[in-house]
Amino acid sequence: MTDTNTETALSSDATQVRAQKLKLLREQIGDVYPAHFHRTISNAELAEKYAGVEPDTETGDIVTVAGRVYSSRNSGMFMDIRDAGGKVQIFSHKDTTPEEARALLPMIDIGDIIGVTGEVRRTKRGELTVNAKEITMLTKSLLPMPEKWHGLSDIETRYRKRHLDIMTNEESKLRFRQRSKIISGIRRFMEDENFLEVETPMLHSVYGGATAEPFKTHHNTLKLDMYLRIAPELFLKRTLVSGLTDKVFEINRNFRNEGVSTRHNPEFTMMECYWAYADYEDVMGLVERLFAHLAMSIHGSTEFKFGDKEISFKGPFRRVPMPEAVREATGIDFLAIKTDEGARAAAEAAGFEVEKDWTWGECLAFIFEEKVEGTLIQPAHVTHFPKDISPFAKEVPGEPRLVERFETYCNAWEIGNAFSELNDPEEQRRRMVEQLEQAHARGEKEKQLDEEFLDAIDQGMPPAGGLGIGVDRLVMLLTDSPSIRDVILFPARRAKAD
RNA sequence: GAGAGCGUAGCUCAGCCGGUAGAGCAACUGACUUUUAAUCAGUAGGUCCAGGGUUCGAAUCCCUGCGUUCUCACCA
Repeated sequence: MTDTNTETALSSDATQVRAQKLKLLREQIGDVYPAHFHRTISNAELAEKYAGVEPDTETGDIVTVAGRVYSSRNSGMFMDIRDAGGKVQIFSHKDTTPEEARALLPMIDIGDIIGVTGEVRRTKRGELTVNAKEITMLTKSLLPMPEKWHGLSDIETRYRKRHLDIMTNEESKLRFRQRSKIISGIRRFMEDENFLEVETPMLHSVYGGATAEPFKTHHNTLKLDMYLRIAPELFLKRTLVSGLTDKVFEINRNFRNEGVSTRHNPEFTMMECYWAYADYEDVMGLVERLFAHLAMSIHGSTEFKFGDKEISFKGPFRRVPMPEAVREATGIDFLAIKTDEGARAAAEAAGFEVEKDWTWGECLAFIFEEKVEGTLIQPAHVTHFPKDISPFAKEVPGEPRLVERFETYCNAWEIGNAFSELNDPEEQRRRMVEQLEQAHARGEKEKQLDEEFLDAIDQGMPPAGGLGIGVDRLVMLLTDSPSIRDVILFPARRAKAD
């Protein structure tokens, strides 16, 4: 290929063409990525301001708009450009657009970002349009855009190249905007309930507050092995001890070094709160108000659809003690069973395979998960959990095997987990030691007792209700998303080896 | 961690009873100049995920690996 050819006939490979055009533009106009460009109006504002303009009307108003080129018709005479909020049509006609501006048209590809100054009008066909007087290349794109009609649908690429997903799929853009709205909605709701937001450490030298495998890291100058937190619980309780506030919350990431699935990402967002002088029943009401508030802000109603299911976030939610839920589902009355052996025997008699060291509570929780969890489509608070799987919850008066704990389920997913928080220092230490022994027995050698937390509890924590909400799952529910990866901008992926 | 499916042009997909690849969009050349997935004519574009095997011949059949999706397991 000769030099003349490169100048007159471009390669037909899309990326090469763009690189060649970039080179030509740099020679012809200099800066193709200018630092300074100021539009006078956004596309959404433009659409709103001129909503009342009739078709085939010129306004005489001169504006400067900007956006990415999404489509081009009649050899660039018509282009649609979009910014984050909306689109506007650009019209470049030989009668109305100066030669200098029109000369840029062949250099503009779909995907480029341009700025345009000109008169606002509405075309005969009703399209809000800017008649270009000046066109400025703001960003030359070197890669082709996904196809305009089908968009980007390959699921892997949508996760790996999220910018393309959002660029070409409106519903994806909407979903992440809704996520943002949900999180700010949670924050606003909690603040309106007079909760104070705090930030507690993400790097823990002792991990705790949940049963989970942590990510391990190391601080060099402190010469300290550290863990990415699996839960903020213990620090939030220490905050409650301090008296900084009687109502504290945190919205932040937790990290768990466990399997990934459509409902699990290694890092996920939790909202945890602790409410002094309240108990788990107060917290149930809080959850119901929060859920209804969020559904209203996203759907304008407490009723909405998830897939083909009709979900109602209208409180109060169904409240059912775990032993009762299991009795309804299987006929096994755990409250009438007095021993671990009895529980295992009853479970086996009903056809469940149980480990021979399982306790009464473990058998109960197992059967609940097997038989009940999957049926909880409408939001429900499952209460009265077994104590042996609940190291931070107060006993139910008169039933020492159960605790004042509930989990909120919806669409068969656990969304929330709450207790009347244990604040008896001796009982707390006993239970944590017991949990530690179990962890060590499972081979978790690094698990330690959090003495700083226990010291704070010794100081005296007010009675309190505590709550954790899995924010990603809540977002999934409210945005009709079947996979957690649909609601996390950049979900965890294996490294692509290519 | 186990099982099932998928991996073909930049994107969306066909081809898969083995005979070495095709469409639409995007791109390029040109026509057209008030379009709306613009239209029309033409052109170019592919180590068919990677490696190995069977075969005269593999995108197609078999094995291994990688990635991915789903289901299950652990968990939220």
